[in-house]
Amino acid sequence: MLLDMENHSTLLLSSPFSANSGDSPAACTQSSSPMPPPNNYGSPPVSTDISTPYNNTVCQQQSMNSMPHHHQYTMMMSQSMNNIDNSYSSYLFSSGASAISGIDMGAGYQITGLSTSLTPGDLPDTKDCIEELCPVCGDKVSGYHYGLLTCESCKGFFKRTVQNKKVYTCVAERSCHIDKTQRKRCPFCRFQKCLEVGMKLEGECFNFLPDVLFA
DNA sequence: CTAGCCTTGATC
DNA sequence: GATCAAGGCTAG
Repeated sequence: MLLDMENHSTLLLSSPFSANSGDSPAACTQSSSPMPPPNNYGSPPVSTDISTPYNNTVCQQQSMNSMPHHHQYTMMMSQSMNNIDNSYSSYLFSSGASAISGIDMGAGYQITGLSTSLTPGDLPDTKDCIEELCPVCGDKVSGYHYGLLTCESCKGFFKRTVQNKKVYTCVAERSCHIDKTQRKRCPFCRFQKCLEVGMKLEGECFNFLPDVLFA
């Protein structure tokens, strides 16, 4: 967690996106490592054990996350939404308190996908638990994308948003429920959720977003 | 614009 | 060569 904060502060120093509009996200990779280091967002075991099958990996992730259940998730969701509205830029651009809140909420989301099938006492041992659900929309995951297991559509959505620097607005309260059937309805909230669950480009180089995305 | 499939490049 | 993830392409 704290380590991540440091990463964020590091990010602040390099802003490839805003600096070079033509740059591709890939150009943002941090120095030498092709993948960002594991973090508290529930990121994949990166380089440590790539051979691990997705299913197992998911289980491990979930197990690691001391089982936050649906209620917690929901609470954090509404909280984080407010945070994002008011201090998202701080989340990305500072290493201060706002960043901490951002990280905390990220950690709380990693188990999102399970929320649909898990109960507080029911844990990730069973195959059901893992269902390979996208933490953003609950659809079936297609693999690791931008740091975590997501579905193909959210992968593409995140890619388009970041690469094209899309600007979305929420017509509601910026707290729209995102699931497989409603994910198209509010791209703003969908992207919020993508960020909250921990999706990030290599090197987390999308710090241009606060200026553009949440105007 | 979305989402699924395909290609490409990196890594092991 | 196999696997994985990012990005490209394109039908709907």
